[in-house]
Amino acid sequence: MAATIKDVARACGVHVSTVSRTFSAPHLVNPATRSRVLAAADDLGYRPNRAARALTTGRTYNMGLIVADISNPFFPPLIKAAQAQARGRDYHVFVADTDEDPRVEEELIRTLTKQVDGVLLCSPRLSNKMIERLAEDVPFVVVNRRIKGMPAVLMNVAQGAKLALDHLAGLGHRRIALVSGPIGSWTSNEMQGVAAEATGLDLVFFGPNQPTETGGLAVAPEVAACGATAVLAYNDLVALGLVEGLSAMEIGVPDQISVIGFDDILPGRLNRPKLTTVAMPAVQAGRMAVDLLLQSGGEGATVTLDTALIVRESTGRAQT
Amino acid sequence: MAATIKDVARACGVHVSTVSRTFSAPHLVNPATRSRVLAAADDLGYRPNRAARALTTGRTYNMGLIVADISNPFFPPLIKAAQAQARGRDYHVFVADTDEDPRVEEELIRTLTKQVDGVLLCSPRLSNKMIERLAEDVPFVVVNRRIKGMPAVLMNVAQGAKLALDHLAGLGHRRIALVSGPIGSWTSNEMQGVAAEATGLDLVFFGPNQPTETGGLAVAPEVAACGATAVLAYNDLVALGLVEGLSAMEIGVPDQISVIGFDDILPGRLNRPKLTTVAMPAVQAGRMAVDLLLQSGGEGATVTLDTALIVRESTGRAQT
DNA sequence: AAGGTTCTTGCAACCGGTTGCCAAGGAGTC
DNA sequence: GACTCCTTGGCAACCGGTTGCAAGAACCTT
Repeated sequence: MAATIKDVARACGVHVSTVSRTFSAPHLVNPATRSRVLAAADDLGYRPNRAARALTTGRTYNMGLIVADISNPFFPPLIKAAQAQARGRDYHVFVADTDEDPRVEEELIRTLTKQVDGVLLCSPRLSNKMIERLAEDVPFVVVNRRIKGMPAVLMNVAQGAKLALDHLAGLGHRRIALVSGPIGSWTSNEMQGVAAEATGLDLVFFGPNQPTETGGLAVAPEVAACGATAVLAYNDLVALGLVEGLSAMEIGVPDQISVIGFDDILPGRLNRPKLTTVAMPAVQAGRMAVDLLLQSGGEGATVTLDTALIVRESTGRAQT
Repeated sequence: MAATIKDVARACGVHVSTVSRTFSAPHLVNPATRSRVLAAADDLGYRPNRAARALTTGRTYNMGLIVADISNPFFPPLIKAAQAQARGRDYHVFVADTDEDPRVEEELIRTLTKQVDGVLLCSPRLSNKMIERLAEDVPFVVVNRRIKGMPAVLMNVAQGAKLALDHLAGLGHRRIALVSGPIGSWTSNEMQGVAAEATGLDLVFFGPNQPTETGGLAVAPEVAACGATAVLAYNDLVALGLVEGLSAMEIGVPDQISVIGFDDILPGRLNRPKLTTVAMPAVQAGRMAVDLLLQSGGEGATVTLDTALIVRESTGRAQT
């Protein structure tokens, strides 16, 4: 069906190697011949088979991007940025979703291994040990996780958390609830780290929680009962769940309790009150991850990107 | 680096073809030999190279899934469903985003062509003619678009629109605004079709509009001025924009104007008032698209999936 | 025990390209 | 006009598997 290199060679009476070189090393073939080949190729609708090429060259010009959950609005901007960046480097990005299941994640990586030149692992659910083992077969760049000797793109959650706490403190809040996410998640750990260093604040810790709206909804009553006047939530989904749960209890946000999330996702911007949040540099992260992978010479280079506080309507002065 | 079929063959003193058969046609090899091969393979960490295999078999066990915009909350559930369904059939799905750009879309398809057994095209931006041409090189299943002779998964927008209009009529609404999306979009056309058939209702048409929250926000004043007591919006994002715009004008939803969207995306569920909407069967669509592609024998089979009205808080009795 | 089956395995060509090596031919030099 | 040097393009091996064919071994039949 589709034209192969042989068809082109036959069509213009040259050897296949000449056709091959026309595409992969044009300077080695006579301009006249080259244009003849190109014309024939165009005529037959020939396009080099990347998979076949990869077999000999070892480079697929593809990369994999594995995320735990595409539905999480945090990921799409990162994915788009990575794809755009890769396209500019003549690479293609294949995205796959693991459904938060480590087994699926492993299987996916194994399948991808031979079909890509590297894999971008976003918020992986696998153990460090497993990741290190898989890294023997294919280069990785890890996003949102620190693994010894492996290139990583990190978001400065600690700094963002600090911004958020300072903002709340400036509004007069003293007793603040910290609603974390799943056990062992990078963000949760970072948040706790900051909490440990915070002085002059009275922090109450809740967790672990599901990293979704449901998680926030479920923990709302406890948060309301603890006497905090502000909440710092694991992410925007949790924050939105909290707002909803608190409203259901007739507790106004921000009048009675202030709420801050992380990520800056779309629903947070649409919600009322509009959510105050710590914006994650997802777009930059996507770009950086691609760059790190391609310049892989950098070995275990780690990039940490700063976050930014976006003040909207869900935070206000502490009630006195 | 990674073990190949040859390494395994050498390790247990058989020919490569025997190793190959151990994996692709186990019944043709002696059980004793087979277990020896499997042991050696396991020992060396051997995994068949899918790309190389595809070269001779012509089957990659991969499929492509192309969407216009991953950020649109409508797509992720569809994507997840497709991936899950494919996984069950021992297939993998590579997702790519075109950024709404037809040129990127074409390029992506061309690249994918040789690396997948088929492509799922969701809400494509390419012309029918171009799609038909590309279909010569790789099987397609189109989602949300009808193209002669090509397998398609459609959502019954007309039926959903009818449900919505009936719901509104039942609440006493007579004058209803129809806020459409981009020109030529499948959903917009279907909506208009239903509108043309609606009797006893006074429909006011607004469009084309951007299919986003901004589009809804922008058209809100006109809608408010036209005297309608209810609005049927192109999708949930537009509906959310409308709600926001109307609120800004001190027009209450649903007290003064009822609003219905399409899609049933997450932000609509989180918003207050919670959005009444026509739910699209995105999960089923993802599954069906995969099935259609795999049983491609079905040629131009077209599946139409029903939609469902989800009544929440943004619709109420018409004010009298 | 001869002849016929069925199993098992090796051989070699092939999938669609890439690339090192080499020879032919043209241009340039003296 | 003979001798380099460079350009050009063919040859063939190779990437990692698959598969039709055939030969040898083991098993069955009568």
